[in-house]
Amino acid sequence: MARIKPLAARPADAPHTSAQILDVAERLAQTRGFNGFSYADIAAELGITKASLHYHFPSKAELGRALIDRYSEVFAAALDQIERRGAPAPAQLEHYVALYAAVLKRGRICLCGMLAAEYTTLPTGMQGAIRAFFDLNERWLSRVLETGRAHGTLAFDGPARDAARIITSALEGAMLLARPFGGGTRFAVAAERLLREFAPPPVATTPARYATARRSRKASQPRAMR
Amino acid sequence: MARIKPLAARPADAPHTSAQILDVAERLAQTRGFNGFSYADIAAELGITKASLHYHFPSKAELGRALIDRYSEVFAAALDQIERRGAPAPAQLEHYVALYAAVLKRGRICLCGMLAAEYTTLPTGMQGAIRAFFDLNERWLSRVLETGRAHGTLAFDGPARDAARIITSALEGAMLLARPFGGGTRFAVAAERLLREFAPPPVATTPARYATARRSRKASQPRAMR
DNA sequence: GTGCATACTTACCTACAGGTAGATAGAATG
DNA sequence: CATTCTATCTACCTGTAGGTAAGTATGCAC
Repeated sequence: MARIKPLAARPADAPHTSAQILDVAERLAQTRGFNGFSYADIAAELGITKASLHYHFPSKAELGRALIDRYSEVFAAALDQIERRGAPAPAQLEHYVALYAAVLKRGRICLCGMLAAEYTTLPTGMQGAIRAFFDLNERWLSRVLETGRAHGTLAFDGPARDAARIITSALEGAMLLARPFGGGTRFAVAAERLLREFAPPPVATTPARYATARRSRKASQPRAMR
Repeated sequence: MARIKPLAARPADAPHTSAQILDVAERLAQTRGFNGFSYADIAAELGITKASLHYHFPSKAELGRALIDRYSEVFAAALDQIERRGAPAPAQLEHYVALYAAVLKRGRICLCGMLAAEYTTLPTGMQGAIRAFFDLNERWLSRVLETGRAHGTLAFDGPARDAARIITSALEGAMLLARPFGGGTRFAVAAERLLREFAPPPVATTPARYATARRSRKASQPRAMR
């Protein structure tokens, strides 16, 4: 596993085949599920043979593993970047949600959300990698939430870990149901409300809980699906 | 579609085969996904032949359709019963959540949640039935939420329809992620928090938003999976 | 007891799944 | 220039997917 990088033996400008394979496989996995596509599908799309795929990824289990690993790395890098920019916690949270929204906008759902559904049918290597993805999410969110609460820019009760888990699973659920109902609007409404929930209560003791609808993003997320 | 009930031509006590088929298929669909099981799996488990299955359900698409229809009917009946008992809105909401928790406790996830993940790979008949299931959920929840808000026993802002969608998708997401992390505890925590969110704010203008942790259900939901 | 429906069976078919063996073309390395 | 390595191909294999055709056992209606 973790193939040695093909040093130089390549036309130098042509895109790496294994990356292309991962690209196609990722899209198929995110739209149809891991059990919903075959090596033949990928091969046909790239105009190569199945045997070629097996050269790059000897088994589908290894392909799946590579898929999750790359996805997690890219995701972790995005989170890292958000954190480095050092914006206030609520803005970081909004950014987190935006990462998910971006996936949906491409007509996909989160790779690991999809794989979570198929969890029991997957090889153990993939199962572990899926859990690792969500642990990664949980750690990052917990940090942001804890920081926000300490600064008074976010409000919630109970352990940050629980809140983190709830945010991720709410977003995964919203993605899941967004597709059958054709679009990002449904997701956006859910995301908006989720964020509002973590906004600190207005300082005055006015009964209004309406929290000044932070930067209304609601309308016209452009359909996304199909 | 909707086969004619086998009037009398049967040993009279033996359980209806087609119901058994649906039972097994339902369990497999809820644990492995619709693309994660085959006619052969069901046949082996029931000790009959594949051809027999095709007698009862000529194609897998028709089986899938029957699966969703029955699931929806049972679910609708449960909701109807909750409504008829006429308990206050918050209790009805708790009962709704309990329906989902019960599914997870059996090591499954919601049939339509699972199928929502595989949505793009399913025949259009099944797709329509899945949307119908969620529409059913949305209508019922909207009614309860609206009633609760009118009576002051529930509090939320915006359209009840949006709140209803959020509840369902949050629960679906929580189920999805509960399985990889082995259990109902994670789901229970999310459900608890979700319900608390819709509790009316304490009447006094005390800043505490802790809402007296309604009937703590948190601990020891018994693992459920694997 | 003939006739017919129900609920199966055996015995197949075709398509495709994931996977393998071995050949080959071309670039890189000694 | 011979060798080795990379990336691909052709040609297969085995298993299983969903599905079908034709036969058979059983019970009921008349």
